[in-house]
Amino acid sequence: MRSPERREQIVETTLALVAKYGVPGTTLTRIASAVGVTTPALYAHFANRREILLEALEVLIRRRSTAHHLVTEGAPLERLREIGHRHSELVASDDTSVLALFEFIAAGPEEGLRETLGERHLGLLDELARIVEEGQEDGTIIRGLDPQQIAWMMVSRAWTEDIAALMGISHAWNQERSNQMLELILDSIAAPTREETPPTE
Amino acid sequence: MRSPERREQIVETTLALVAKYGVPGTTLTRIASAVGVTTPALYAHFANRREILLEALEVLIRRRSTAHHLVTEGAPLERLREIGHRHSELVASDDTSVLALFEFIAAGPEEGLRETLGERHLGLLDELARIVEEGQEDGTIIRGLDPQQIAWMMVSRAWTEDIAALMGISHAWNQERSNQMLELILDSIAAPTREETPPTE
Amino acid sequence: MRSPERREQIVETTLALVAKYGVPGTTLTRIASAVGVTTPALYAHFANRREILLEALEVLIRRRSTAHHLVTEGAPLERLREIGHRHSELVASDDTSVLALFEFIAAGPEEGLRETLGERHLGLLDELARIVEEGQEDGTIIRGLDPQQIAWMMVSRAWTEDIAALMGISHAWNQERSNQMLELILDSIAAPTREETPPTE
Amino acid sequence: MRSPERREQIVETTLALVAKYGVPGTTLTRIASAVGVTTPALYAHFANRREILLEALEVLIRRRSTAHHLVTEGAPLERLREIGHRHSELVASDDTSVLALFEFIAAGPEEGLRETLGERHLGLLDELARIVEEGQEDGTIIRGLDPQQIAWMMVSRAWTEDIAALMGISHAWNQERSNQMLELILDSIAAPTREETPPTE
DNA sequence: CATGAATGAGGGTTCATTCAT
DNA sequence: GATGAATGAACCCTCATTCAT
Repeated sequence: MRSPERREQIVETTLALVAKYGVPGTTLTRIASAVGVTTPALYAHFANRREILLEALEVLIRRRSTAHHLVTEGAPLERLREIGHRHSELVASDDTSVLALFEFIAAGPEEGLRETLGERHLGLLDELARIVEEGQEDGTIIRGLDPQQIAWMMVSRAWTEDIAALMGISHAWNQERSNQMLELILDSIAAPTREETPPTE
Repeated sequence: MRSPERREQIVETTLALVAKYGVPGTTLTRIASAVGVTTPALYAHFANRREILLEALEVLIRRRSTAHHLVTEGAPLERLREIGHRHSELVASDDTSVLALFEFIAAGPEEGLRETLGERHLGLLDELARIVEEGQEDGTIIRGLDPQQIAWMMVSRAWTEDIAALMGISHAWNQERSNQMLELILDSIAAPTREETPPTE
Repeated sequence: MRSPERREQIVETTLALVAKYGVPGTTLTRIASAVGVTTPALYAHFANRREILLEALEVLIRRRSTAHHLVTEGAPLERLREIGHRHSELVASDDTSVLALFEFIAAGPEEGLRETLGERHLGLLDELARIVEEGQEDGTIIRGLDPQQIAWMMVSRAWTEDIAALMGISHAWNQERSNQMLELILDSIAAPTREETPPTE
Repeated sequence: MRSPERREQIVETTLALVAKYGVPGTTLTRIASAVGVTTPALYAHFANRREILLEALEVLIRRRSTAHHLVTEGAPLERLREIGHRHSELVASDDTSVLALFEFIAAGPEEGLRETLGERHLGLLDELARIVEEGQEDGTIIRGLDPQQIAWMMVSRAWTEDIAALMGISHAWNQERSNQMLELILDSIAAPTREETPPTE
């Protein structure tokens, strides 16, 4: 197998294993045997275990970022809502890869992945903040609000969803609750429209 | 050293190590050497590593629960605000033990601690929900709202604070931002008072 | 509890454990917890683990020796037969203590019990040989035979029974087969009687 | 070193150690250091300690079975005698591997090797019984006897020889005694020939 | 007579990694 | 690009034993 394909295969396999066993449980032995090669073979494509995990993390971040950019239709407020909904659906579905992103925190400080994860998350926040700014520019979102603040609250909701799933208490923090939180956030930033607040003559 | 003290010492040491190295990095060797005994000595007080971690987790939960109950003054709304503030201060301080609670998710699914953590968290949620209910009973919090929903959002904010600290991006999600989110939540549930909504002439 | 009773209790417990787990599996922890005391308490009655096992072995040998002496009725040949039968019945029964004697070989050379076991077994052989000699003196057993040889064959049969039981193949070497071997041995040593070999006149 | 050779070397070393230290005393550390590798290296060739021991046991059984099949000359009765003699010589020699087979009972019930040993022993018994049957077919062994019974008695004699050696009392159960037992068994099954039993006029 | 606390030695096993092939 | 063989470090855990109390 060609190098690029093999690399991708290794990363994909790693993601699946991370979602299933967590980062500490994603050993080279497991990766290798799932890929169908021997352990040392992995070293032909990556310098060490950490590099594999980092690349997997990168892919995950890129994927979530793409998810943000894929939502292009509608007003900024609508797009934020859509992004929120899609996340909820992913978590609810069997696609564990969403949770995998969160598992990387689970690596523990020793793996040295948290810092990278932090940086990347800031990037994701920026993307959300950018949408908020668009809304402020076209007047659909209240000006004067801090876009970063909004972005953080969106992320906060998403994380809660993830964590609840990881802890196995999704029954208590279900999609409906998550939705309500989303609406609270969006309501608090939506600029008043003519229809909603008729001029008090 | 007598057993009860030793047990406590082991647990306390474990908590410190979990905060520093994460759960996977909290090995028996590290615990023992930090306590100042040999590894097998730990087995005189706990059946195995898992039991030590579980007890540490229990202590952590109990501690946070106590933090809830310690806030007894003021109206329910005020107490929720106070609980929120205290959490922020803890995270901001060097007392890493708050984060330790979160590290237990980091153990990975294989350690079998997540389920326990989930159950205990539901308990913490109930405590917060109870305060909300009190507010609803005395009319300071809007009736008709789901107390669990409010509790979850409070927890959501706290988790975000934790995660940001774990990822080393507390500079971006600082105490001020956290506060703003808290106020958003509390504002949304506060029952309108005479002063706030002057009678429309 | 008084020392002598405690000693006996420890030894009895040890025998039961040896029968169940084998000598290597009979740890001090197991003995102590079965007796209902702590491990160091055993050292108040025995110098070390080896001493406990040795005493247990001694008891076992004494018990088998007693079994030989209990059979006092009938001609020597009959007594040998009876001894053989009783052994078969013991093995067939659930009284695992017979097998325990054999487990001591299982201790491995490192436990240093085999030599003791060997010596004691020579004693048991002598007892059987003595019965043979009696028979030779009163003319019911062929003179000129080596009593030790007969004793060994008796023991050989008994051991085979034990080993088959230990290996879990008693279904193949059952009581009937064991009996047939016993009869072969006894037949070969029985002195011809008048009735059996009538004069060919 | 290549895997097949290494495997064989490990097994051979294990056999020597089992003969010397017994099964419980045959630790991975000992095996590894005797082989000249580190402990984890053994795991490249066997799944775990038990697999090593099982393979060693298998080799031992195969070897004894081969010993049976190597004796092909002479009448069945003669072959049984020869097999018996060879066993005696092996035990008398310094080739401790014969005893190793017996050490596997010594593993104690916990190692889970006894059952395997039992099964394999039944196979060995069948081989001996087969020879007896041949003798019955060509008329040199009394018909009507149960071949399995004879096989068991042959094995019984061999085991006794082994055990005596293990216990260090070979001086009491020496080759001569063992021989006498063998002759007793063979005599009891030999079919009468013309020469031996002259026709009664 | 017994305990509670601790130890040193060693058990089997897994891990990430290296290197010659 | 991949393998097979091996390593060193570390893992959790159990053992028999000691000693102050």
